[in-house]
Amino acid sequence: MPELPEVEHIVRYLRPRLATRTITGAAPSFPGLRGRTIEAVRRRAKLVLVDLDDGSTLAIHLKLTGKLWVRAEPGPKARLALRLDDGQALVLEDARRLGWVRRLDALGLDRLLAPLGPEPLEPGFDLAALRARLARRRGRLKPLLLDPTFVAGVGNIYADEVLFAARLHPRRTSASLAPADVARLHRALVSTLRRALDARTDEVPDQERVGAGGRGAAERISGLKVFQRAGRPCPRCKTTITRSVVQGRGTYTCPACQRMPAGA
DNA sequence: ACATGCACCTGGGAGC
DNA sequence: TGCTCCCAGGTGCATG
Repeated sequence: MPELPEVEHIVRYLRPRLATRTITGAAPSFPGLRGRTIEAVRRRAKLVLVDLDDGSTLAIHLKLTGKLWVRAEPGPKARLALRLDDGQALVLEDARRLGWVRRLDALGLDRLLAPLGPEPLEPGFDLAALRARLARRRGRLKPLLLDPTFVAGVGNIYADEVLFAARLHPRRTSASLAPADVARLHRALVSTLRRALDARTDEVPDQERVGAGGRGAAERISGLKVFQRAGRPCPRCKTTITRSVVQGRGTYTCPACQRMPAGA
């Protein structure tokens, strides 16, 4: 479960279930955790950060298919289970096994987080901040949005949704943007992620709604306008949404709303 | 500096 | 049913 809104939602689900709990064991064994008390659960970019009472932090990256649960029984798919003092367990499942968990001291955590770009939903990420970052980079918009050092938390789904909301073609370059384009991009980034996060108000994270069928993300995340909707009408103008490949990633656009200006 | 392609892994769906 | 192929929400690195 990966992008900013989903990871944030998982963190909100975990926080009351993990805070003040003491870890009583780990399977498979994980050095140094027994007896540690969990002080805080937070998010940076797509990382879940679990702060422990000795100043160390468990950093968890779910990558493409990682899921985190708190429940009584780890179950057969568990990659890692941390036993808690209330009888529950923090369980990591990860079908593709690309995710990871690291225990880091303060310095190691700093080194992990230092390269990351700004949090798009934090107040500091205003129009001027985006303008300044765009001015320092060349490149096409979609790869920029997907670059965790450019902006934190945006992945393949929301990159496409943001660019659609901003009416910008994913291959537009940063240098080709007029001030009004940058303003629309900023508004789209904030509002798209905000709305996605606010839509997740139910107690149960998306990851629990399995069995929805269909292809991955699009079926489980409601409100998507273009992502994985090739062949269907644009919700704005009814033109057929198309799929292309940008940077090796499936990319969905409305060819009418997101035109490539001549010379861009 | 940027684009491209590949690496890490596995599973599910579509089509034959 | 059982193939085979394509696709998948992320990053990091190596190469042009």
